[in-house]
Amino acid sequence: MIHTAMNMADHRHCVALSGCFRGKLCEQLMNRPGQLVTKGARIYGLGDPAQSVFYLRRGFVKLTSLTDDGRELILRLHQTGEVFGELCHCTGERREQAIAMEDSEIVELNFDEFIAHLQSNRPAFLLFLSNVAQQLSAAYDQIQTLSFNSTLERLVRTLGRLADEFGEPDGEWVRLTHYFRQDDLAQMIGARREVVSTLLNQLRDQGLITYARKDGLLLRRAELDRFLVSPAQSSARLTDAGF
Amino acid sequence: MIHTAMNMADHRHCVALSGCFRGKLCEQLMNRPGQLVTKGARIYGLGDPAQSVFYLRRGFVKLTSLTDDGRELILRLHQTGEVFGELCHCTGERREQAIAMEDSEIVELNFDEFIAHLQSNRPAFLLFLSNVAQQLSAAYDQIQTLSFNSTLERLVRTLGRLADEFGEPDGEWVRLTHYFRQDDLAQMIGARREVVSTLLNQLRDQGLITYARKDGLLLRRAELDRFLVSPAQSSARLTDAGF
DNA sequence: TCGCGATTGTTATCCCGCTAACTTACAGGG
DNA sequence: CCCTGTAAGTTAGCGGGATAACAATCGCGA
Repeated sequence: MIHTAMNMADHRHCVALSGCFRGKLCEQLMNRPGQLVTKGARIYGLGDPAQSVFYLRRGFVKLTSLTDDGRELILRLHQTGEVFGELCHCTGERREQAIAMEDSEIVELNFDEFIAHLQSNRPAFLLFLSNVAQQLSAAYDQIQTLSFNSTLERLVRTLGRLADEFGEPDGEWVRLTHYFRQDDLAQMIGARREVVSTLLNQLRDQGLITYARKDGLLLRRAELDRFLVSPAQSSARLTDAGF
Repeated sequence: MIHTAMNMADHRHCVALSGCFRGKLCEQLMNRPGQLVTKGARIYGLGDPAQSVFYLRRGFVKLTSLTDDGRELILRLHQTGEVFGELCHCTGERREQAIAMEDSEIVELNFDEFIAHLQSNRPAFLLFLSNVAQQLSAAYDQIQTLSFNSTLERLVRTLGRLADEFGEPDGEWVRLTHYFRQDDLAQMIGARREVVSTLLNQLRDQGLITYARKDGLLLRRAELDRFLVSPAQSSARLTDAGF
């Protein structure tokens, strides 16, 4: 995400807040009591009436949609400092589900308040727009990927995105700071868990990633991109390595 | 779309403009000279540097993304009175392609101008936000559909959406006011044209839709929804009708 | 009215990924 | 330290769509 590259020295939280909180509201937010949610808890559910957004002061939250027959799909992931829950603004009802993937602390923000702030604060507004545009772009990217790419490609792309967003360098690898089950990955790329299992092993064999139970994923960021350009070569390399 | 249900009596254009133009800017827009683009022309392309949005004064425009190997995907469709082109706001570069599907007239609007307007005009701002939230929601819906539904279901869903957005009553049918080739439909649901051809014929056999070359599609809106709930029954009905 | 381009219709073949039904491995509590 | 729950790994079988290569129509201009 773009805003993570910004200066976070002093007003860390203000800036991190999707970049869209500044000045007065920011200070208010810092003092406001947060709501604690434990890992696995549902912050809101599909269809809940709502006129608010959430500021994630600390933790890790996933937004998911789920079908009538109970299948789940991960739409977005949110880290400390981000804002979520704006989707309902078109209907007044939650269109997704928010679930804490780790113990988290959130602050609920009334729409009126939020909007008033954006309207009076130009840079905040610009950052918010930019953020929303980015979300939309990302969604369209995913639609394209779902339409045209194989599950392997989707998986590799997603791993790359995760590395960019939640990765920290670790030797020549990039380590994901959060743990994702194969099930989670499957729900991100729209595929079965079993397939993800097989594909991850393939990638491991090719040396693109490493992982062991409960240990975070380790991956070679650059190799993943290279793989997307020429998967043929990469799999050839695998065959060669076999002898 | 929600805003089409609004009162369009006097300030038709102002209201229609994604609902986000009011007062001064609206009048300015009405007088500003528009740019004419002919059917098939590209308004902007992938990667173009940009700091603007477009107001579609008259016509019909599609936003598409395309892959490196030239495959195209339709992201959104825009009618007279809508605004498009805001995606670039996160990077300053066009992330999609805009193509006129009919002769159209557009007005380019500087970001600064657009944003200033939104900031000074609260209802306009609210409508814009609502509109964006709706776009995001729609994108997530499509991601879900792509992940879980068959091409037939995706097609029926899309036809329903098109009926809602571009349909006018015609006897007991709903007629689409724009012509879509099977290729277009295929690019909306992420499938092959051949498959769409076959599926459309299936639906025609079942009496859910009617069409002939170059004639717009005619469809039974209610039946389409019913089909999504219980496709089994519907196909049973087909079998029965066969005898 | 003939011919050509664009659109739609049809079919045989192939393969990726879903399904289902497992086994294996690990982790933490009693 | 076993026991149980949870995550990961594996496989055979099947089917929906992609692919490719056509035929059939329609629209329109020469």
